[in-house]
Amino acid sequence: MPWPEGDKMEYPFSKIEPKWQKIWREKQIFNPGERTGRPKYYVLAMFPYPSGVLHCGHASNYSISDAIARLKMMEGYSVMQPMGYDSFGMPAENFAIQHNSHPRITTEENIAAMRGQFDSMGFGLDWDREVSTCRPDYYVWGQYLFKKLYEKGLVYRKKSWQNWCESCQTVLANEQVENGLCWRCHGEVSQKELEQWYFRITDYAEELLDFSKLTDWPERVLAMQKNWIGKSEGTLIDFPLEDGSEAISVFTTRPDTVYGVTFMALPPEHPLVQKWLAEEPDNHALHDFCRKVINEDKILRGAEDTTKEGVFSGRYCLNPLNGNKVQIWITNYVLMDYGTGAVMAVPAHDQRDFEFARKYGIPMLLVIQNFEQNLVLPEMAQAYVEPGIMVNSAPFDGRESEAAKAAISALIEEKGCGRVTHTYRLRDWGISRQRYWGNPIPVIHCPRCGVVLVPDEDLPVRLPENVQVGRTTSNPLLSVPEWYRVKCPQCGEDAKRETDTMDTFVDSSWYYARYADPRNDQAPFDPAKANYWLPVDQYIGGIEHAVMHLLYARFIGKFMRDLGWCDCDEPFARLLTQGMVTKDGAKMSKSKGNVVDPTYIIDRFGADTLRTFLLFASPPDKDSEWSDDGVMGAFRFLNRVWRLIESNLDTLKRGLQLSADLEDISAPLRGLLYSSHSTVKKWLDDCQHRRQYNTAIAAVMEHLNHCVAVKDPAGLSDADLAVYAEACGIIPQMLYPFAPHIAEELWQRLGFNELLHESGLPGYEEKYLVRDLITYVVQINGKLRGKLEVAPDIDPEELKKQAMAVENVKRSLEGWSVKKVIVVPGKMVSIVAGK
RNA sequence: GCGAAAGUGGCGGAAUUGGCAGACGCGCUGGACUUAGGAUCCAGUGGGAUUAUCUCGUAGGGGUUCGAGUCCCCUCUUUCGCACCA
Repeated sequence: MPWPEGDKMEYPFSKIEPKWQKIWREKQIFNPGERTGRPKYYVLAMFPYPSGVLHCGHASNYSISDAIARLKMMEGYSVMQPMGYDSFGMPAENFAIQHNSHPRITTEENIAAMRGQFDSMGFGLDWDREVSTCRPDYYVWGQYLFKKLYEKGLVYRKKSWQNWCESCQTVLANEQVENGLCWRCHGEVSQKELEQWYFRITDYAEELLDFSKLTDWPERVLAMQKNWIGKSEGTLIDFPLEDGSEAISVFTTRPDTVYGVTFMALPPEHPLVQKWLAEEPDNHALHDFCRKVINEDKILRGAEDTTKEGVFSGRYCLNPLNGNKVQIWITNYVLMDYGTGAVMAVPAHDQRDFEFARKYGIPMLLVIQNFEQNLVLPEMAQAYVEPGIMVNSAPFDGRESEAAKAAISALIEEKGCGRVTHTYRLRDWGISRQRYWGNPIPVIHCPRCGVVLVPDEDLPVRLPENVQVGRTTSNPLLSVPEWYRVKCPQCGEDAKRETDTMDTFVDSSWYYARYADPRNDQAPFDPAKANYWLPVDQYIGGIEHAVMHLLYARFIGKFMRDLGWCDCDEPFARLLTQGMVTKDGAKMSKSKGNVVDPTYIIDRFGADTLRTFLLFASPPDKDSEWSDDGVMGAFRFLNRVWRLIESNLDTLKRGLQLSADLEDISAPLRGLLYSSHSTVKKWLDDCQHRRQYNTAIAAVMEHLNHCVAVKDPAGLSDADLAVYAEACGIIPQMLYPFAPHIAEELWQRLGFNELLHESGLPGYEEKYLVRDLITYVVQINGKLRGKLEVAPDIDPEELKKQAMAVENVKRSLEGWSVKKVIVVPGKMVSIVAGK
């Protein structure tokens, strides 16, 4: 046990923390309505998966959001800070399997346990708005949203190649395949063509690239999203097959190299290749190669060091600009799901094509000569990818390649064999999951009518309860025929329910809006309420969600706007990506055995200590290192605050009734007056503008040190006591966002009747920031040589004179001649001297 | 490989607009009080030296400037993201 048992000298955190949590709850200070006559402020930290245990990451994350929420309350805002649970998903299913229970039961137990832990941290959460994604009153609207997306043409089914684990009978995401084996059962992973449901997020790609309203998002996140969407400008070109039956469409960013195309590269998955395979059952070379490549782990195949391989298809297509015959190769280095899934290969000017052509002896053609005019194909060790002068390109010879791009594209458009376009790296969002613990896709498959949406009056499609999780290797829903056997809502014939459930990212892509109206059973939310609360003014969460969740939520947000459900273009006006809490330099994890249990810290030192430590350890967006000694430091600090006020209560209460004229204040207390006002100024700047709570807390600590330095407060004059009482009184106010319980208790003991969030922000007056004397530093040639104290309004010439007269300066200047003297007002005198 | 961010005492971190580097906290050293310390209080705490002062010092090297942790160039290291994207 790292800490000894309690001590009589400690402040009674275990009494005051529950006391204030109860008072806040009873007074409903965290339950704002929509019409309060005050401006709204919506603070949201990403909702957690309900593991049942609060960990340091949660404690840190929600300490930040609560600090912001309470600050905004002090500022007079009507603040909403809701909480809920991202409770669907595989972890919940696995947790239930481990505990030999049902995910609904374990999830509800975990939620109850976590709620108690959140409350013991003293977070100002509006529990009236609690949502949990696995409850039917929430997921019904996810199904409704699915239907709306479907009706607007933004949902489709597509067959595509997926990582498939035979023994688990499920699709695996790319990151769930390790060295070609299933991460869970270590069985072989093959590629299987499966029908899956997709959301057409790419329809919104262009708008998602518009970051103009995200001015308060970290640059890093915007860069990652931009990178992820990956817009690329280029030209679409059709290469007709030799027999004229159809054409291969390619996307290229280098139309200037089109005369240099010597072969066409297709992946085995390409529809044309699949057609040829069917037509030529005896072409073993082709069949073997395609089977081999398709079954390769996608990640392995995509790795840069994978050798390029291919087979010649025996077929040709024609270059639409010069009619050249172009070999068609089936290769392993072209991606089916980027661009058109086909590449016009220009070996002289693309490194990948270059390597492939050299390996298989495919001809090359130089069409861009460098400006030195010294490129000779047989001598080239790599492709020439830079701009240059066009050659071997009929009408464009002699032109600069960059400039010719547009002209070539225009010619292609004129000939009707292509067009200028763009493509995205972003893929449509595959939302199908073959798992039980997720939101059922509200669809019925009818042999006659095809895909039929479940009618609104039959929503929600409820998850069946009588499912033995973990008993079957495949989707447990497939083992519940009484659930999936249904009549078609259209024709009444026997039909089958969709057994795929939705990706849990669907659930979390709109929850922020549900919080605005969480008990609505007629609609996802009332547009008026959504428009009142949205956008989220401050969103807080981990950087790991930079692309996935934050992109999905932006997409669904825009879709809900287009439906007229709300007016808001961007759901999250301001984003803070908080850092991780590490221990011994690594992320806390059970396997590393470096997990710290926050509930132990709360029991032993109180939530205020934990919160203060977490916020003081580092700026909110940086990782912070856990330190047992650091926790002790925070605890000591709060104890010092407690003692300062508690041991002088009567004196301070008397002092708070007094006021002081400046001229009656003694010199040491004038210093304290300055500390009060300059600290409040810095605290406000750190809290409101810089959002750097570690330095705000440091400023309070520094000010506390000044207060503690005043001995025998009871013996002070009335004027001095007034200053002293003010100096002590602002400490609870400045502590409130970070350590609200102790702040509230001391505030009450000082005789204030209102709660701290009603007290308003502490203020400062500029007139008390004016000092009688200010310190000037004297430098000679950039080196510190002396200091002097002078009146702030000193004449610069007089200042220079006095600076030269400083003993040490005078000595240092002996034998030197002064060349120049620079005065930086309020700061320093810089003397330039030479021999 | 490409892109981004970062590198400051024994440690976490400050230094906001180019102006006293190391605020604040931890740890450590010495002292006071004490039956005791894991409490509290006082003093000290970047390195070096010839210590009332001088000197070196913000990953390393160069530059701009009266003055650089901060701006510019090069190098190294770390972290993160992307990675055959046609």
